[in-house]
Amino acid sequence: MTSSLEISIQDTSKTYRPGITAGDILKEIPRKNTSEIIAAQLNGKPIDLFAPITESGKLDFVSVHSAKGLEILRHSTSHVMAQAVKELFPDVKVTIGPAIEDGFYYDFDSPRPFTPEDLERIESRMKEIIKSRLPFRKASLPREEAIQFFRELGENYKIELIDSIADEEVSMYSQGNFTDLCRGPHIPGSGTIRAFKLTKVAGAYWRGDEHNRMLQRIYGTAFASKDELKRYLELLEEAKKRDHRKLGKELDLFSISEEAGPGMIIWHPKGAMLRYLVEEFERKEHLKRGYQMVVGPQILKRELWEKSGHFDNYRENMYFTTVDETDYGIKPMNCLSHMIIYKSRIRSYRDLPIRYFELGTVHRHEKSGVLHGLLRVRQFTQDDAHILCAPDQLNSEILGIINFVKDVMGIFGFEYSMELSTRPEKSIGSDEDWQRATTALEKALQDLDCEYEINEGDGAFYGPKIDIKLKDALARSWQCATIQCDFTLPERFGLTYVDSDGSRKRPVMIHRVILGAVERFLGVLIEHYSGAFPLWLAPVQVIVLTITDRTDAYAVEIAEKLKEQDVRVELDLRNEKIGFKIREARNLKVPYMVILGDKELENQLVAVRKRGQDLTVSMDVLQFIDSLRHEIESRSF
RNA sequence: GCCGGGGUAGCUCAGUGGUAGAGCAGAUGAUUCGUAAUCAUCAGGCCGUGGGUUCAACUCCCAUCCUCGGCUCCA
Repeated sequence: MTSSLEISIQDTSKTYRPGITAGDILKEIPRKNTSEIIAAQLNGKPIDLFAPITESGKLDFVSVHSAKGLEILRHSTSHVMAQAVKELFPDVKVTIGPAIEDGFYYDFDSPRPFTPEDLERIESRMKEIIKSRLPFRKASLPREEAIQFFRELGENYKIELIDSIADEEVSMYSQGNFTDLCRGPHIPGSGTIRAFKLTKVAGAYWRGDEHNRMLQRIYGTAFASKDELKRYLELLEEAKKRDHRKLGKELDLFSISEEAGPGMIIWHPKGAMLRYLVEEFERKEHLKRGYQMVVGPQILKRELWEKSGHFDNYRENMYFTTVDETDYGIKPMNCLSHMIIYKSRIRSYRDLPIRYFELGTVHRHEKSGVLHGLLRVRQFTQDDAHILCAPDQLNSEILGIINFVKDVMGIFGFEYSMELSTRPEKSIGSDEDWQRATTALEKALQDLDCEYEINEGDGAFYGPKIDIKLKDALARSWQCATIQCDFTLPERFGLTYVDSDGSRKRPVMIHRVILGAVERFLGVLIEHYSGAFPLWLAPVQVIVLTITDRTDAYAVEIAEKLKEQDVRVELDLRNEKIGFKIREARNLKVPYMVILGDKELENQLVAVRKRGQDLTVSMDVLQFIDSLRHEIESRSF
């Protein structure tokens, strides 16, 4: 160790004796809000306030209000939770407990599952630990000693974790009588935790592998202040009101019937209209971009699925049936008939690229525990296309698709994230082809300056893919668009084209969807708009409300005029007060109300009330129709 | 599929080993009313399904289906 340390804070540099801690240095500095400082960073590396500094460098302090600070606070709260659990349930074994987005969790191997009542007990115990202001302490141990330590405690998961760490020394953190293997850093003491809450219990496999033992995971969250925690919990409540399953019922869009079967969506008139509108939009956008519409059968012979590789690689997700002693597979993907269309005649290089588009309905046997409203179903319709092109067209085709995705997401106002998924273990095709395809996808992402993450081993069995993910109301992300390269299917199906020199060449295939599954997309869309759809997508665009039955005839006349102009209009002639009708129309989130009373009848006008505004504007019906048309065309929200 | 919660009227939810409740929605009648709920009356339930325990089960036990939150998997 050096005899002195050179530490710079902001622009000033100072010499310290070794063994000094960031906490000691903090005390010397006159500054406000030192109580907000919960950790530090030395040369950008997070460190504890209480652990001795071992090297010279640039020191920054981490506030609990920063993202990094919050992460440390949450991680430390998970340790306090583990301590509480160990105290209450001594036979529980601890595993891991990281901070995650919006909170933390800790996984325990418990002889019996935790109940919601246990959660309350754990919370109370945590509060006591926080009140007793236990300091966090750090120690570095040679790995053998650490293993010995955990062996004596019977904490075999910790031993397994140490085994996977290469370092000669491992760090341990303690507060009170609880010691955990941990990289740190941590808050100075349990007293620093001001606001936390345990939110849910769930099963989780050890190391995320379903072949391993199922552990008990407790989720929680912590914030710098009680107010922030309260605000977060309120936000969660608000988000739950946007849940598409709740809105689907309230707005009468769709249902899922136990009688009909799980994971099967039944679209009611308003939901079916919404769906129709999105599909019509899709068809037009595809035709604009040089796609051709095709339609294939719902079931295809089993031999064809064997040929494509689906039978070997995707069988567990497929449904099968037998017709006249011949086995058929219900399609889980749309590619096969598209291949057959391509093969139906000889193709020239002049024909390429060929882009087949199908709103294809597929069935997949999804495990029962994963079904989730519209977002995870067993029957769904993809806005699917297969592009067959020459190898040198691959890049421009991928660029075209990414731009297509960008355009469409822009129209709906979605923010999205992109991922590049590489070769999984269970897959077909040569390494060279996988490499070529992965490179092509990555190059396109880079050409368009897209931000993306790499998802190692998460590709389809036939090729790598770019996935575009959208978030639901509760910030869970769902894969929607995907772009997948495939060299295998053209090979398996013997697809060729005649090149300019007269030789037969193998085309490359791209599988791609823009919305993904229409069901899933609509689920996310409902949450995105909280059910208040922009005019062009609203199943009911205008509702005509009468004040007394003296205006019934006039209301019918106005509704007819709107209908003639393709406005989706409903009429409310019920014998109810206008306040009641307005309340109901509001709750149904209809974009426009037209309110008709004696005044409107007399002046031959309509009183228009726009969603979200509490005032009505009187105008001529033609003027109203004109403004509607304008808003629909602009697809504005 | 796995772990844990939950299934009571169309919806949202109370309830209890001893004849099943509310609000909203629905039907009927009254009210003709100007921007977020008019009043009254009526009707509505195999308490998810199948077994078991009990004199008696919506309630306790077992199984099963569906659903919710996670995990794994996925568009």
